[in-house]
Amino acid sequence: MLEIQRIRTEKESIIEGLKKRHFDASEIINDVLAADEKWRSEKAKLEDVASKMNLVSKEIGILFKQGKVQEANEAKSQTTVLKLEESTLKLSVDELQAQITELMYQLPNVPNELVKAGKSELDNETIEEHGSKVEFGFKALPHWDLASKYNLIDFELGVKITGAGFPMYIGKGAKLQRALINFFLDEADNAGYIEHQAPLVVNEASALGTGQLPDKEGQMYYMPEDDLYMIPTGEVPLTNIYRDVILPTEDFSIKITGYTPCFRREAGSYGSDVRGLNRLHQFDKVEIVRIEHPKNSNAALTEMINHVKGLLEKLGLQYRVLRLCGGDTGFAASMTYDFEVYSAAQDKWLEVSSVSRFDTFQSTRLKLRFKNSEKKSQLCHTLNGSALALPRIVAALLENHQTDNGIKIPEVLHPYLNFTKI
RNA sequence: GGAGAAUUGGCAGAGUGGUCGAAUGCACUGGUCUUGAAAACCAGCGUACCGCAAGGUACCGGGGGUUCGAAUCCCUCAUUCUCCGCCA
Repeated sequence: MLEIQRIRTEKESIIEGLKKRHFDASEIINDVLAADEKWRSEKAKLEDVASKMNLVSKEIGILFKQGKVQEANEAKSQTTVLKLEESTLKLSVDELQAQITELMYQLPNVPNELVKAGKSELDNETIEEHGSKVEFGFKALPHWDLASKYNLIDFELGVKITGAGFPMYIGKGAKLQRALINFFLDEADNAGYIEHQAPLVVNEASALGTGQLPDKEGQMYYMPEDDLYMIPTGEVPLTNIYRDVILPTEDFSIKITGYTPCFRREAGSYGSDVRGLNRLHQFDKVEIVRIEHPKNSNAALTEMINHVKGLLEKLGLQYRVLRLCGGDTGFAASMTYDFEVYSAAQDKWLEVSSVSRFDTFQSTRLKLRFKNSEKKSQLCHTLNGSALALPRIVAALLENHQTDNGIKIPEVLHPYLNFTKI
């Protein structure tokens, strides 16, 4: 959520910035400002009446104490009008407040100055590209064929037990999952991220805090009996650790990581995009999250990008880094870098990581602040990224490292496995 | 799942309808004293919003209600603890 103060003072630059998303904010912002102005004047009136009420009540108390019952009752009668006025104003103030909040929830984050205008993924900028195309001397198989050929993943079994998008990993397939999770966690640990094991189910306040609600309501599995949501990403529980927190000093840099399964409804997906491991309802991911002083968030972002690059290089995968255009950047992010690996047999790029900075967009909702040098509360910056999401990494590993007599496992994973080849 | 108790400022802990935003202690910050430190003493010490300011308003687990007035009474939800039941 954008800060209301910012909307008041930087109206034009916000509208201008949001154009890069092809989002016309002028109407919403004008509505916000109109409602905000009305809210302030109504609130001033309300507080004035409340102040009078408080005064009269105090007087009545004193009169009763002094035994002046008659005068006290007279004073009581004059509160009737005030009370009515107060309740009317209260209603109006609450209504305006709700109106403002609802409007504010519709405004996405303002893209960073580096972000280019654009409508869709077609407008994303490729920042860098590493590794080269694998040459096979034979007909390379897509990962779903390799998965069944080597009995690594049983998609039909997942369908039987749950439904499409919930694969069953078996034998070396399951071990490979475990190895990757441990590898990613160890790498994050080495980079100074504190490991967490978080709840996989969150309440509404948490989903609101990181911006999954109300923007992506349909994306999450919801359990109405208990009013809880299954997490679509580890970002939700990990960032919400710091909901309603004021860090005591401005000298902080919080780095946390965690492995979690992620659950996404992915309604409306279809075709080759969802084939095999390309898009699942349940998948595993190691997430890295940072809470930073605004002046450090840029450096933190760079560090995270380098971390993810390091992982992909160690796994020996061909990859490229994209800076998303305005239209493709997530609602809450001000800037996002996507990492895509090249899946050789499918002959397509697969997104395996998304590293984003949110500036104060999440911390506004989270009420995540720090005490600055003037002892004033100031909003923190939040950032997060996948490091990494497993399924598409597995897809690329299987496809790119296949040979005519098996699949080679990258060396960095050997310590985690009791085999080096599938 | 059943029964009971509780939830107050960073912590501990008073307050059961009226000058209560809230005693007191600890912690913390500044000062006096001291060669320095400790101790002692003095002073300060929550958050948010509105306002140029003076100031005002709200907040005693969350939400709602009663009342001129609620930390205090009522309803409801959540959480914690104790006992019973169940259980990896």
